[in-house]
Amino acid sequence: MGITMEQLAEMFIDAYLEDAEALGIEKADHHPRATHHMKEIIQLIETLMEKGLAYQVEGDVYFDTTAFPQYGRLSQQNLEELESGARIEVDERKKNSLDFALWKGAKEGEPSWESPWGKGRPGWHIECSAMSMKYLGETLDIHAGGPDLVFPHHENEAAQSQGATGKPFARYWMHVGYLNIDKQKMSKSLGNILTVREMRRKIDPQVIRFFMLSAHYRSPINFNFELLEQAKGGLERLTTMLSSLEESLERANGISLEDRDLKMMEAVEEYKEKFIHSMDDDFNTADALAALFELTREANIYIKEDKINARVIQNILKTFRELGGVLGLFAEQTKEVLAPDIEELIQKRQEARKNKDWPKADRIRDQLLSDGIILEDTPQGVRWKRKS
RNA sequence: GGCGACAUAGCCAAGUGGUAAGGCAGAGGACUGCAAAUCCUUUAUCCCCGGUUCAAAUCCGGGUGUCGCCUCCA
Repeated sequence: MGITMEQLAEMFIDAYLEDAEALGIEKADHHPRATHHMKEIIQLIETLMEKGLAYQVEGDVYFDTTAFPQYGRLSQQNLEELESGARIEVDERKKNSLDFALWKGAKEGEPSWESPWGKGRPGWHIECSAMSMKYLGETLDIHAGGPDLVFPHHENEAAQSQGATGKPFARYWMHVGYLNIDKQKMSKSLGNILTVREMRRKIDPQVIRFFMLSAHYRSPINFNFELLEQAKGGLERLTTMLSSLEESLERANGISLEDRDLKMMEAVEEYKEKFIHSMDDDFNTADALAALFELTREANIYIKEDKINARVIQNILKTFRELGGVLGLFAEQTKEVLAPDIEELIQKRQEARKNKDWPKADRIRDQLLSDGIILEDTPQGVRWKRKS
């Protein structure tokens, strides 16, 4: 490709960060790279060797799984029953087939780094231990990952880390469900791959987020465009309510709160608590979302009446944005200003309607629709939104 | 073969002992010039069989089905 290994890595890191940002995923405090942490990695391996948990074979270093009694506990694997060599060839030089590489001696032409065991590269688990402990401490609060990583990766990570520090590596392990395509794991070998890059060209990233949140994180979620359409419908219901509320502010008044207002305030509090309770319960986002839908219904009923209070409306909006913010939804958007010619058309239609010239009014409405503008005639006047 | 997860309405999905949230779609109604949005009403032998219990979607046993993991992908 005519570029260096570093440049290639850089390209993919940038692409990843761009996609993550589009989905509203916040950057981590640190995005460390294994190649910048050789010192820490080597130190960790040395510690394991000093403790008798690792041994050297020629230029390689292996973790001795029999020296670490808890090995296999995280993944609840019966070590005797593991199908040896199911996926890869067993290295005959290892003491036990389960032992895994901490350091691999370099073969001719491979990228390599200096180490006490000669030129080589880290084994594929050790960098996670070295870097996460460097930045987050010896015990992590939460370690998350895909279920396919439980064994061997997380098992190995935990063994290395706990072996070295004598402390638990993670307080909680959170393993998410797969994002499946046609009920099967998305994987390169199956070829059923959808990239975020591709998706976000076709679908509003907010819809993707909402879709993911509609099921519990531990459940596998099946992906297809029909389900995404369903999600879109649901999300629209919520966002429509928000814009209705914002519009209603213009006609809202009243300083003193009457019974109806107070009831609405109470409802807001009630659903907020329900939301928080659901999230506290192992991030039950589907249940939390239900609270938002119920609040939405209450809010829609509230603004149906003529007498509405601005403080109440503001409170609903504030609460909704606050809770939505937890999920990365409903960020406040600047109100789009329509082009003058479109405004003019809307005015013309209003006149036509006043004169009960329905064919003309409908013609203008259809024309705007084909331009992607949806008109809605509400009791409080006409309003528009973009077709999504 | 070993280990594990899951099975709830047409679709998605929450609910881990007290009699089925919520959303999408559909049907009927209200509102509307008509729509849209919104509101109201409406849709479930909780995979099957057996057991425990006053009470089971939830607990136990046995099936069936789907999916995942099984040692240098990280």
